[in-house]
Amino acid sequence: MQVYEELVARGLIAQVTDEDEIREMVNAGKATFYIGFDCTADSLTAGHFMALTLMKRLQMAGNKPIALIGGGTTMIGDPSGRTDMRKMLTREDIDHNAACFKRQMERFIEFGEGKAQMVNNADWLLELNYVDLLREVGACFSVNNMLRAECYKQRMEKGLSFLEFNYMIMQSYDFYHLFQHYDCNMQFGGNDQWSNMLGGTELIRRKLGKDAHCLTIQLLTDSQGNKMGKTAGNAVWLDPEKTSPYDFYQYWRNVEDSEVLKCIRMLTFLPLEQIEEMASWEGSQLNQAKEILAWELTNMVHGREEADKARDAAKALFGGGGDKSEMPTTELTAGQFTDGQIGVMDLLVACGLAASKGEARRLVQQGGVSVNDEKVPDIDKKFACELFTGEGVIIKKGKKVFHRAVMA
RNA sequence: GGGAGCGUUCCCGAGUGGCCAAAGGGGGCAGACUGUAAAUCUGUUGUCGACGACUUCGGUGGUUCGAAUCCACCCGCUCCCA
Repeated sequence: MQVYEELVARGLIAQVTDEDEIREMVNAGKATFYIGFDCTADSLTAGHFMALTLMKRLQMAGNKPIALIGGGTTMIGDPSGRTDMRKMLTREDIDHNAACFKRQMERFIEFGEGKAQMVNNADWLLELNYVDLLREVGACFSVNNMLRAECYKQRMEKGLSFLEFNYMIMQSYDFYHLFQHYDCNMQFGGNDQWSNMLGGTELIRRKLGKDAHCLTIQLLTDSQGNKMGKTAGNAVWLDPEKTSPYDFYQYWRNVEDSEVLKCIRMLTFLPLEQIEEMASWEGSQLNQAKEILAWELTNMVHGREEADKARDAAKALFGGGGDKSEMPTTELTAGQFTDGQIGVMDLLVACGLAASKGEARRLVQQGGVSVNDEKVPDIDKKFACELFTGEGVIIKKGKKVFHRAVMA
């Protein structure tokens, strides 16, 4: 099976400009394509990860990837699919984020001579002169068409600033620039980028009279249609400091039944034949598939060792036993004890398991807290500091959150 | 530039002088049920030395015994006209 067919079989492709053309080029390993990443935070997320896997799949088939870091476009902020304007980031933040992105990508994609390339659109966008730009490309954009673009739909009611309206032009300019200077004739990206991407092909056609292509990948959504890769509004990060390998593993270990196979197909590199065997699994047997999914992804992002540790820790915690070493841990200092004791509520807050004492109180009163496997009966419960020496104590919040506290 | 509106807690959205820490929904968290799933049901969801106190309704001042609610100015946004 060739790459393009595989992408289709994995359910990755959402929209394409010219299927035959793209299939031919990609299968022949002759495409030079780019994917843009706006650096709005200091770590990549699970969503970016999917784009990176796409890059890798195509690279393995001989195509040449360009990872574009959006140091310039981030200065504008993509309004696609958003209901409000993004927070404006400073130049320093953006540069910092770009550096973080770069580091994470290098772990995953091979860059260098004859391999993948990394570029930053700050290098050309920030140099642009307003009037020159307007004359050069402004004439090629129809405001009427732009306003009809799907990506602005949500903003037509709530308001769209001129700053954000220009995002499409910047992204289009990127493609135009890469087409001319890097021989890049394809752009890939998330399906929410479709209109922005078409802006680029349109610009290239008008300015240069040449064809360029776009391909978008299906966004990963759950059964409710919500974007996956977020927990309670927070992203699942690739940076182990922001989302620990254990939490990362747990996120995928906990996907809904209905989504496991889809996730395995779209995100892992397991051969399709092997995945199809899992398709017949049902009920609790799907838990095995979830473990495979979680392990595979953790392995790719954090390495085999971390993946094994996360898997073992999860098994120990949920199956009894007790490998305490891989749990998130908080070190307590003597100052946090009074008369050699610490109250449950203070303990929970100190470990970050509750945001406030009020929340800690509720948690205990609702029977959601156990310490060393014993349910904490009331909010006045105190623990002596001797308990925290050596291995420390294991605090369990709810059913799935484990935390260890030790004396520093 | 002229006119009409709007800004409430994590989000949406009620509230238009005291009964308001503020209805309802969503989301979150916890409990029951389970397979670390989904669905369902229940409780809970500003902070704290907690039958009380403190902080919050775009911002700053003001009126009042008392303001999310009234007034002034400011900031932001939407719509109509130019």
